[in-house]
Amino acid sequence: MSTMFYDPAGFTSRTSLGYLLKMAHAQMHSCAERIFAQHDISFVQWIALLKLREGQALTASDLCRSMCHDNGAVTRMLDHLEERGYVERRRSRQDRRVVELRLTEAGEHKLDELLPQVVARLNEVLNASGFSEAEFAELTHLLNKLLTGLQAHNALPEPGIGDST
Amino acid sequence: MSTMFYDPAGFTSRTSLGYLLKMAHAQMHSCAERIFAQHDISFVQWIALLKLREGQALTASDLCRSMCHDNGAVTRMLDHLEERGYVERRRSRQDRRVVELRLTEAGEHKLDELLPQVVARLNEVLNASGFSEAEFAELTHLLNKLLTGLQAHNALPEPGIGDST
DNA sequence: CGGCAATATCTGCCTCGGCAAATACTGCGC
DNA sequence: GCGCAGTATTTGCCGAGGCAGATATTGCCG
Repeated sequence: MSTMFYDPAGFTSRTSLGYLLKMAHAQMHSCAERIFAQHDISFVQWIALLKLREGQALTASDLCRSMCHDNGAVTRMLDHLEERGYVERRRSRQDRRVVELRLTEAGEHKLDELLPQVVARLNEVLNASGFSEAEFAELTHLLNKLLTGLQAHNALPEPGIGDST
Repeated sequence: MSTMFYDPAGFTSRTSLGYLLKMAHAQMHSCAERIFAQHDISFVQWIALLKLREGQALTASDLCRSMCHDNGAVTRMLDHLEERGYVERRRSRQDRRVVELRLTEAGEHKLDELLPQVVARLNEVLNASGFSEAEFAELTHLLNKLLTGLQAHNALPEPGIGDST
């Protein structure tokens, strides 16, 4: 039923998914930040703009959820983006608790300005890493699969402790 | 020669490797931290102990490199681990700049105490995500491949800007 | 309407990582 | 030995995220 992917005896850091993800993320992040060093927003903030345009997030909490980001951090990020004039906040009329977010012209522009650079950088890295299209597709697929499983797993209140019912 | 993995036109956050890695890492991290919440060290610190025992890191700079971690952060992490009595620092006699790190008995014990829990949690998540052994092996392989490429890419001084020579 | 749980957002506090400067030491050339 | 470039480590500073509490608002129930 359940597969033993890892065994305590032969467990090494270099083969551990947690470690690999941490490293890959760190390297990818610093790789991406190189592009954004010359701009007034960060990679994460750019992703937020992208999410807004994609319509995946209309409010701050949407952004929190779809980006695995903290509430407070999102508030401050939006402050930043609003100062720069890339997004607008407007209290909803229907529900005055929520703040509707909207990408401004400048935000759209910033997004489009950076899009080709990000894409180029990603392609560059994948080529340099010697990926084939099939491998790339497979990696994307598997990461999505893992992500879905992780999200489900983390949604459980106290996994593997007192849930023997 | 170079493959176009991404195209500016059809680029979405949910298919972007940067985004996927960020999300997967965040979820994996919070998943792992659940185990460590009841202990006096964090997941990252545990990895450091593991690296020490594996012999992959004998000094602080070794740890920095092999964990993609900041110099200062490692110093403070070692302060923490030393306070807890899990590692010992000793100035090298050969080169008095370097600090030799050594896992203490307590450190070994802590490592062994947590190892099965970490392994179990990883297996749990992978099973819940519906991974086959082959898929798991493939994911590990592809992540390693990407990581190697990223490290090489990031080692370059100013990639893709002024290096037309 | 008034109480009350739930939700959205914001704020303050804390920790941690990234960065740069400072310190200590080595090895090399003079 | 002395100066100097290079390396290992430490420290201070800053920005960002996690977490808990505060505030504002809604919807529900009586």
